[in-house]
Amino acid sequence: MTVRTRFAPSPTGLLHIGNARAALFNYLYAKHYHGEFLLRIEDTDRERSTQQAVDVILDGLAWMGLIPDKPPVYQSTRIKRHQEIALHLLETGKAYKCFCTPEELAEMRTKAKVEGKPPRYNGYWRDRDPSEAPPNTPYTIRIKAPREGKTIIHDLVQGDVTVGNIELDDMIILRADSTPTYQHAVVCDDHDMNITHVIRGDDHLTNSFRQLMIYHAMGWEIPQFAHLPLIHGPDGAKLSKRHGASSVMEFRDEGYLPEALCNYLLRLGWGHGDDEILSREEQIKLFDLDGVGRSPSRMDYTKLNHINAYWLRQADSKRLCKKILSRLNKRNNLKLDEQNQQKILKLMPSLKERAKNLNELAENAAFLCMTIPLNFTDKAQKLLNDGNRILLKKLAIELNKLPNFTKDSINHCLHEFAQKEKLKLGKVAQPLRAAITGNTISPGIDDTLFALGKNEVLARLGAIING
RNA sequence: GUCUCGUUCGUCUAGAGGCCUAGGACAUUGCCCUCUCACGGCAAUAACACGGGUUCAAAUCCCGUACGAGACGCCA
Repeated sequence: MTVRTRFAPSPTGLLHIGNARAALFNYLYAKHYHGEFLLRIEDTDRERSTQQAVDVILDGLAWMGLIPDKPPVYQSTRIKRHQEIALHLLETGKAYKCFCTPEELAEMRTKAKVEGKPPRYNGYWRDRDPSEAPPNTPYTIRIKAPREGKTIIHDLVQGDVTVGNIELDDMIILRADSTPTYQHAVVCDDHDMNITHVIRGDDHLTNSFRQLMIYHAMGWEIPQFAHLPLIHGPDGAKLSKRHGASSVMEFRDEGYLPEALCNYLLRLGWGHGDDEILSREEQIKLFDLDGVGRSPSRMDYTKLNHINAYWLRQADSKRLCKKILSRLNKRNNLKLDEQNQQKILKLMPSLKERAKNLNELAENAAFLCMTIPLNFTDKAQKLLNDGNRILLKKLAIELNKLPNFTKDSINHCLHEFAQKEKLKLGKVAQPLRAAITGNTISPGIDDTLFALGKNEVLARLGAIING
């Protein structure tokens, strides 16, 4: 049997991090078993479901590298099928018409709550003849829930979960306007799509018991369920805006790499021995549901940063240059011509060792593209005192003499100069760094000089010496 | 309120009755490396929620308690 999983988000205009993780787990599980990963857009709420909102999901999944194996199924296109099944259930006596008004139902719930009972539908129309209803009264179709016994779900993550059938009520499968409810549509679609494993958030666990009623009524084969624990904010409360980024696009904009986000999300709530850093190939090879924990986990932005920094170091330099260019473009007073882009590429191996995200990377690379006069940080300004300016003037002469402006020759020159001046290298390197980067922090001084190039270094020094 | 689930360092986790003096990672602190900042290396701090059982032996099995979470819509 081919394993077939699905990710079934509703297009709300946002791809939440919890949903993204569900998508990841579905994808990895399918790939691990050489199965198929499918996408279904649950767009039955036509008002919220704009193409724009759908694109957010599609773009987000593509960014994370979670490409479905088939074109997405749009739930809204399947309403006729949902209705057909609901009607079939009605005809076979597994469902019935309910003429209660929303007001009556609300009253029913409040009453039950006051009595300390679970707020449920009391089955008023279950055994009543529809002729008892006033003519032309709108009605919903409800499925007949079992009234005795219990239902067990063998959840691949949560284990066996048992609920007494008395807890279930006759839920609505077709609304008064004859559109299907979520519970109904999900079951029909999962069945028709031949889904073998339903992997989703733990918030759906109790839904599963209700959905099971439809499977039973239709005599359909029941898929395997796996309910993933939820992601909370760092304080243990539900993850929200106040905690920081919570949607995939936000993480992208804040400069996280997709492989880092995926790596982090995978390790959040899943473990395989002491493994921490995993490539997509390793993830597919190692992932299985028995490694998923049962308790909710907290979002740890610091650890995400660490993992992002790791993948940044591993990333291809050209790719990173491309990614920071758009960020650099948003800044003023930068010259981003071909020549300066080459400088960034030259320094990228050192640059990427020092950044936690793409925004920092762009920030750290910016000095390469600045025009004279540079902007100086306070600390840099302090270093450029009169004494150091004289020192730099002497150093400029030495640097100018270098026939080949290579990393080695620069390094050699600086050491020699420091020795001659009876100074530690740091006493030379720091003022130099300040003069040519405007900052006290940068990659190694030899790398930095080499990337900037002889002409630019001397020009920047000149501006200091004569300024 | 009712039902369901969960609880190992601050956080993510390893742990399937003796390998546990509870391991790893992030964070924190110290040291080393060093031209700055990082990276890297070494070290330190730090946890089995609580109470009862079962057993020669419990983080691991059972039962309670506490705390936390989720679900209870003609939303998805």
